[in-house]
Amino acid sequence: MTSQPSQPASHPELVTMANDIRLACMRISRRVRFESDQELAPHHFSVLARLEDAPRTNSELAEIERVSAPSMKRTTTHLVEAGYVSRADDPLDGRQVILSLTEEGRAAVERVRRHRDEWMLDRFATLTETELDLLQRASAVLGKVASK
Amino acid sequence: MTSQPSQPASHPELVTMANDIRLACMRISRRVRFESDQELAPHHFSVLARLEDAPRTNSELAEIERVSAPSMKRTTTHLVEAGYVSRADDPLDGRQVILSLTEEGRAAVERVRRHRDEWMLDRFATLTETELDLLQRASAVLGKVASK
DNA sequence: TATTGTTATACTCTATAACTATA
DNA sequence: TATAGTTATAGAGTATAACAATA
Repeated sequence: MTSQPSQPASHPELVTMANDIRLACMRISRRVRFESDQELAPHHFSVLARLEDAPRTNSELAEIERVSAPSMKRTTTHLVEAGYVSRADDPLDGRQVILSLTEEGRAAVERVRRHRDEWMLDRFATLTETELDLLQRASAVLGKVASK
Repeated sequence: MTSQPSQPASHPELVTMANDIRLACMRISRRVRFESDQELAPHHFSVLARLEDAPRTNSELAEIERVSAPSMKRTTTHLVEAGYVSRADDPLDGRQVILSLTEEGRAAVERVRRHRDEWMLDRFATLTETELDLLQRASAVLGKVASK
């Protein structure tokens, strides 16, 4: 026991819990992607989800997704050709190109997201009422762990 | 409410929870990998972790990891050259080559795993005692959701 | 002949460096 | 000259097809 109450790394049950929860999250994440990423490759879905919030330039997307500008260019070119993203010149700065989600792109994102949630709901169907209730209350805590 | 008690997809709060928990798991998973996969690429770590349980042939690893035999061959060749994996002819079947974890490989897996758990423990340090207790009890349920 | 491992070749996603156009 | 976008080229990981060795 150290003098810092908010540094609980020395508690063996916390180490066990860290491992258990990390493994569960990684397995759930892997299986969700495995079951649901048939329509859209992971890096394509990721970019479309970013454009859902607001239109972006290629450079902005590259920085957010932490890939190089040419890599993102390749991805966005593919998405434009697939009809999921549209390009528009910036009227204020002729160097920039604004990328936006098309209706088709928005629908594709929603389909993938619905598919992913359906997988989770299928898993929930194996739980008891008590387990569902516990998970419900722990949900916010898990969100806090995941948050920045 | 339908006639099937184990098909709760029509409950709106379950749909919300499915989305919340899925997102939290995917974010945690992504951040764990982003923070911890500096030493070993994901597909390298994955193969080493499989060899931790038992020695395997290249074909077995390819099937487990769902990649082609030539792809796995490339990965295992790299791991052998890095000193993490050793090759041995099968005395019973001259066609087969048995791949095993070296001590160095075992140590690398443990380092990555410890690093990943440390990230989780850092996040736990932001939680209250009540939240930690709730997470502790929900841990087994999450494991059940993640299980096959 | 069937199976295991390997090599040959190609495609995709990633990167860095160089080039073009606009500010 | 600085910045956004783009093009050129290369490296890593994946795949399928073909080949070699063993059962």
